[in-house]
Amino acid sequence: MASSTPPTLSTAKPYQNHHIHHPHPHRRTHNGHTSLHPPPPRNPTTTKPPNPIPTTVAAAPHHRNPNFTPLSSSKSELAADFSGRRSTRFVSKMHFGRPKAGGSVRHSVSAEEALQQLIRASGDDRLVENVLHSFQLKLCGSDDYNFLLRELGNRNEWSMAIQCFEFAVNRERRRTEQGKLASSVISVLGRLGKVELAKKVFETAVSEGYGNTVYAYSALISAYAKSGLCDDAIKLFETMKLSGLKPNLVTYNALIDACGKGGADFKRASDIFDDMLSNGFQPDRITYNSLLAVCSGGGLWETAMNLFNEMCYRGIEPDIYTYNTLLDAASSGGHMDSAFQIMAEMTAKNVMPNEVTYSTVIRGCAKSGRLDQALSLVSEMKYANIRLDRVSYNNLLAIYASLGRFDEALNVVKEMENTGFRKDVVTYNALLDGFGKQGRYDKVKELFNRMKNERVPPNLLTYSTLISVYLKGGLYQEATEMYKEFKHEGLKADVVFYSEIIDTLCKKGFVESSALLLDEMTKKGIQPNVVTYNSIINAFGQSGETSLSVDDKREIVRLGNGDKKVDNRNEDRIIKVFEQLASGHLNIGEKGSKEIICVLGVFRKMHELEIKPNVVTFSAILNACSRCSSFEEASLLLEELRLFDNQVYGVAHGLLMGHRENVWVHALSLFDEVKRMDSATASAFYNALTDMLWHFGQKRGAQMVVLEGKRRQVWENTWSDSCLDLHLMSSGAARAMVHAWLLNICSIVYEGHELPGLLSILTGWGKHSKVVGDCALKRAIEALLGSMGSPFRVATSNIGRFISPGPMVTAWMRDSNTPKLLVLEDDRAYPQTSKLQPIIL
DNA sequence: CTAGGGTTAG
Repeated sequence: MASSTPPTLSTAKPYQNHHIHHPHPHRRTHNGHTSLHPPPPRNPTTTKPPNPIPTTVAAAPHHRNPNFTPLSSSKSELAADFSGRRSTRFVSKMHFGRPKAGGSVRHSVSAEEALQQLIRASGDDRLVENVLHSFQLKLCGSDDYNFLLRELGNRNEWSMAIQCFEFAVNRERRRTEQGKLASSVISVLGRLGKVELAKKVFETAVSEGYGNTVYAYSALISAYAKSGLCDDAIKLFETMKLSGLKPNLVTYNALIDACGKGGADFKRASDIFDDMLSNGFQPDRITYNSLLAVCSGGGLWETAMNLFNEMCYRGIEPDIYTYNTLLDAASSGGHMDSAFQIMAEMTAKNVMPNEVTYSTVIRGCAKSGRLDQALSLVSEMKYANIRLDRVSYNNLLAIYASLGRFDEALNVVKEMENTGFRKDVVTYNALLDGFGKQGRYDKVKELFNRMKNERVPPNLLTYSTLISVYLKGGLYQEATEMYKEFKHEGLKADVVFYSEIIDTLCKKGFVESSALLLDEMTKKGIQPNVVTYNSIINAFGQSGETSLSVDDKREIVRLGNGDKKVDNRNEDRIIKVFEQLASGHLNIGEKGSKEIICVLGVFRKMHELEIKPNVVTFSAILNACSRCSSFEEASLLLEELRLFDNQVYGVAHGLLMGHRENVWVHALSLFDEVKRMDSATASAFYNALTDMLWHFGQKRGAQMVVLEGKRRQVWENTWSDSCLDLHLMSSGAARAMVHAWLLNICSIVYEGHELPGLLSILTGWGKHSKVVGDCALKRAIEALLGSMGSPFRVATSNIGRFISPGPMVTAWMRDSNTPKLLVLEDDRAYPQTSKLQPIIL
C-alpha cells in the first residue's frame, strides 16, 4: 500500500469535509426568506462555563429580531456526524400510554355512565356492542364519543376504542363529525403505540372520504412520532402537502416532536422549523420544547442553550417541560454545573422542580461520577416533599447497584416496595447487571429465579445482560442456556443484543467468532451500527495477550465484505459459538503484528454501509495507530483516512507529521467543533489524539493539544498552582500535561514567587482501566516523575496521588538541568523549526 | 403537539 495510490473508493471526494474555513458556516438563506444572523458569537476561548440563563428576557413577543437566527443552522455538520449519540436506539425511550387529560367538560353524564359500563364489559365484544347500542340515543355527537375514546385509551383499552369508533362512525352522517372521530381514535392508538392500527384507521378514513383533514394527518404524524418513526412522519407530511392540505402549528409541532423521538439529526428538525417560519407560523412553547428535545437526544448542549435563550427572547415563558428538557440536555452531556444553575433559576422563577426534574439531574450526577451530589439531591427531594416515583426509585437503586453497593441498592428496593411499587423488569435488570459486573453469579442466579417466581417476565434486556455477564465471566455453559431460553421465549435479537456479544467476544480475543456473528446479524436483516464497528476497530487497538492475529483481522475484513461462501440458513451461530466456547475448542488469537490494512478495510466497509464514523471511531483508529509498528505505518493509515474525512484525519495526520504551523489553524477549528459535544466525548477525543502524538514522539504537538484542551475546559478542574488532576486523562495526555504544568510551576519559581506548601498530582485509578487497582496511568506518571528526578512521591494516604513539599519543588526547579527536561520537542518537524523554543503558557 | 428510567463502542 502506497500513499500515492489513488483511493479505491470512487465515491469519496477527497477533502469533502473541508468546510472549516468558512467564517460563517451557519449562515444561509432559505427560500428567499433571508435569514438572520447567527446568534452573537461566543468566544470559544472563554474559560467561564456557559451561562444558560438568558440575560435579557425583555422583549416584544412576536417581533422578529433581525439579529437573531433560529439557531437552526448554528451548527456545522461535523458535530452531527461526530457527536456520538447517547444511544443508537430510541424505542426504549417510548412511554406508551401516558394518560391524556381531558379538556373542558363537553361530554354528557350519559357518556360517563357508558364508560363505566364499557369498562365492565371489557373483553367481551358482544357485551360491548350491547352497551353501545343501549347508549346510542343518549350519547350526543362526537364530544361524547371522543370522551369515550380518550378514556378508553387512558385505560389501555385500544381494542374497545376501535370498536367504539367503528360503532360511532357508522352511525354518523356528517363528514366533519366522522373526521373528528377518526382523528380522535388515531391519536388514542398512537399514544398506545399501536401505530399500525392507527395507520389502518387513517387509510380507511381517507378512502371513505372523511379522513382527508389536517387533524387526521396531524394525529397520524403524532402516532408515528410516538413510535419513533420519524421518516414515516416526514413522508406523511409531504403527502399531506401534496394533497393540498395546509399544515397548522400542531402539525409542525408534531413533526418536530417526531424528529426528537426518532433520533433525527438536528438539521432535519431545524429545516422543519424554518419551513414553518417561512409559511408564516410563529413557534410557540411546544415548538421550542420539542426542538429542545431534539437537542437533548442528540447531545447538543450548546444548541439547546441557544434555543432556550431564543425562546425567552421571543417572550415565550419556559415551563416545567422546557426546564426539564433543558436539564436533560445539560445532564446527559455532563454539564452538571449548568444543570444546577438551571435548577436554581427555575425555582427562582417559580417553576418548581418535580420528580422528573430531580431524576434527570440525579442521573446526570451519577453518570459523571458525582455520587455525593446525586445522593444529596435525593435528600433534597424528600425534604421538598416530592415523592419518589417508580422511575426515581429505579434510577436510585441502579446507581447503587452499578457501584456494587448492594445493601444500599436492596434497601432502596425495600423502600420502593413499601411505598407501593412492585419490582419491575427495570428493577431486576439493574440488580442483575450490578451483581453480574461484580462476578456475584450466585446472586445473579438467585435474582433471576426470583424474578420468574414473581412473574416479572424477563425481556430482551434481561437476557442480553445475563448473556454478556456470563460470557465475560467465562461461564459459557450458562451463557448458552440463557441464549436458548431467550430463543425459546420467542424474543427477537436486535443490533444492541448482537453488538454486546460481539464486543465481549472481541475483548476476550475470540475475534473470528465475533466476525461470524457480524455476518450472521447482517444476514438476519439486523444492520450493524457504528457501535458494532467501533467494537471491532477497538480490537485492533488493544494490547496484551488478546490482541488479534493477522488471520483474525483478515477474517473480519473478509466477512465484513460479505464474501462468505458458506450458506447455513438455519444454523444459529450464536449457539454454535457458545457451545464451542463451552467446550474450550476455540482459539484465542495469538499476539501478532498489526496489519493496518485491516483497519482500513473495516473503515471502508463502514463507509460502504453508510455508517458514519464518530469520535469513538476516531479514538479507536488513533489507538490502532498508536499500536502501528512504525511511524510510517501510522502516518500512512491517517493519510488514507484523509480521503474519507480530511478535517478530522487531516489534523491528526498533520500533527503527527509535525506540520504544525500549517495545521494548527485547522486543528483549532476542529477543537471548536469538539467543544460542542458532551464532556466525555470531548475528552475522549483529546485523549486519543494526544496519546498517539506522544507515542510517536511528537511531544510538543501533544502538549499543544493538551493545553488547548485545558483552555477549553475539556477536563474539569485540571490544574491550579498547588494541584494537577489527571484522573480523566489518558496516559499520553497526562504526561504532556505534567510537563506543561511543571513548566508553569517553573516560571512561578523563576519569577521569584513562592510555591504553595504542598504540591500534588492526582492520577486517580486511571480512567482507561476498568480493572480496579490496575493503575496504568499512575504507573506512567510515576515513571515520568522518576525519570526527571522530581521530588514527587506517592502519598501514603492515597496511592493515586503524588505529593511534594513546595520548597523541594523550588529547589528542584533551580537545578539548571530541570527546565531543559521540562521543555518538550517533536521528534519530527517539517519544516524544521528552531528547537528548544519554550512553550508560551 | 411538549419533560425523566434500564443494554452495546470510549
